[in-house]
Amino acid sequence: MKEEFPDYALKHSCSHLMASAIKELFPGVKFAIGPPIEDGFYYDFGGISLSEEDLPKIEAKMKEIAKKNLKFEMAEMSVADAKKLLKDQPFKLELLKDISGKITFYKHGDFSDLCEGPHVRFSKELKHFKLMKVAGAYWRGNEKNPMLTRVYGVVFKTKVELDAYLTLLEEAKKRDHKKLGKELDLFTFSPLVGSGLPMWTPKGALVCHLLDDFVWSLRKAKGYEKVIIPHLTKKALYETSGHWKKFQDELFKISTREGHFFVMKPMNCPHHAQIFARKQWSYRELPQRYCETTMMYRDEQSGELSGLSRVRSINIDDAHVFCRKDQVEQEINAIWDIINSFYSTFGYELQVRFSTHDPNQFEKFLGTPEVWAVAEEQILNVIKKRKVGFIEGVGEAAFYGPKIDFIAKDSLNREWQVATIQLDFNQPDRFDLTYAGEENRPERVVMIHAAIAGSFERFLSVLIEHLAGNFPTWLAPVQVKLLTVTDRNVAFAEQVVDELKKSDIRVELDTRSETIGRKVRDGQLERAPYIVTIGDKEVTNKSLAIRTRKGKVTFGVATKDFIKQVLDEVNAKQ
RNA sequence: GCCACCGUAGCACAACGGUUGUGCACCGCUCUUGUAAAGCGGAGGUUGUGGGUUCAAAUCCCUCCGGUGGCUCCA
Repeated sequence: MKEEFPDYALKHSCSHLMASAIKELFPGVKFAIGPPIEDGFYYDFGGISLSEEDLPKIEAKMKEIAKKNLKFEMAEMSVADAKKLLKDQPFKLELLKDISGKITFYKHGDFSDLCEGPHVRFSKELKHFKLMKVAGAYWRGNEKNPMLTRVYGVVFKTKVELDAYLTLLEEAKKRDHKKLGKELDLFTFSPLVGSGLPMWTPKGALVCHLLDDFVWSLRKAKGYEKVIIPHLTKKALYETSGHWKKFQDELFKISTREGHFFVMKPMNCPHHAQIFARKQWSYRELPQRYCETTMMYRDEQSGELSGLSRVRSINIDDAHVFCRKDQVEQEINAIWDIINSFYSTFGYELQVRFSTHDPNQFEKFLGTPEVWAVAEEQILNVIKKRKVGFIEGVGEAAFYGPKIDFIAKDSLNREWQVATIQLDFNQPDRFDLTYAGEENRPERVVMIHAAIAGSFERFLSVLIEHLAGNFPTWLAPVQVKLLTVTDRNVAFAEQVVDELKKSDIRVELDTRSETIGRKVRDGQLERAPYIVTIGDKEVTNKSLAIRTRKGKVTFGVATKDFIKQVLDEVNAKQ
């Protein structure tokens, strides 16, 4: 009996209830599976095609059935009886073959389903549910199998919980980075450029550069150096690295007029490895730490693309450390410190995942079990020494090495995988990367992959939604929106603009012939951290009226005090 | 790539076989204002693309392009 989620029986029973409703409405339906999931439940159906418009009808039927207060009853059965009962249900018959223990059915009313339970006792307990969406899903999750129709739903014990869930979804929708990106004028797409190829507007590009500068300032302190690589390479590079074999379908390919064959780079490690390989190294010269914010390109399947979350041109703050085995721990710790500084700035709490290879699917990974064991143990040691809680992700490793993944919880309690530290003993082997050791014998280097923000596209999609567009002052594209009350105030306002600009404060002046209420509203919608109003009073007193994003207004502030306040905030990265 | 849905002005939406419309934004004029939307006027669309059905297509059917939610994938 597995109960991996809260309200397991409730969710599972609701999926049975939905299946029974669908059977009444669409008698020819073939049932696949209908498990509870963390967010609710779903059921996969074959033989029918549904659209979102069918959901209210199904929901109504579910309510009707639930009201009859049917009892959920378990029945144990022989294989022969089960086969008879499921003779019209090809998917269920297939499932039956895999069951080794006792075969149980759960029944409510006329509806009976192959199922190991548990369930609620009576259908009356299923009150606060809602069907959410229709989706396609492959039978048994394999894309070679037929596509089934999946219906997702949620169910809660109380109406309060259901309403809270729906409110959260609405809030998430308001914060959707695709919507805010347009409203705040941060990025755009063009059908002429193509799917999954975002372009950053002046404001969005500014945000990217500020983030990048921040990451660089943290890295610089740890001894990193910037490098630059071309965005194309011969495919030979990836044949050597092992990427070609594994990812060739996802590479953009280019042939030259002379008949040579190039690919757009889908990652940067092999290039950085070639920079390292340019000369002989002494053990004294390690680690070499190369970093670079650069674009990479992956030919993702069209259906996987989504806003900035998944794109084909990926701007990443990538870094690779080439070090000795005995330096691995200090280097991982240095990266970990950077990650902590970076993410805490935005108020994220990070959860740690130790991502290892899956010994049962070793063909997915490079190298030998011995090498993996060493790498994984080394990572585990670092995690243990830092005394942080962590979860283990078996099979979540990169194909060349184990990782520490960092998972951030956002302001809506959603979890996102963000930064990652990857240990790599395999690419140094494949590229034969060595240094001269103390005994003057060639020794193998260890490579550590370390992105901090990761893909800026993805990072910003997560950050925009986390902050609801309210970037902290240091990151806000417009830090101060300056408003004039009447045309008489423009001259002084322009003086203030000059002063702010001299202090590198990003300011925009609004002198439109609009009401002050209107200009404040527009400034608020732009999410400017400060809205400064200049009317006759301010001109006379040579002072400012400062309004914060939260709506608090302070009159009579001296310009230099305001500048100090903004700069203090920027320097503290608050 | 697969399943479902969607594409009408810069944005949000309406019209659902019979003359494309509303609000905001934009341009012009008036107003000169005190902390979340001033008033009037104007311009802007061969309804994503190409084809088909029809007396008639934004509306129905097909192709392609683009998007959304899932599935598969994710170095």
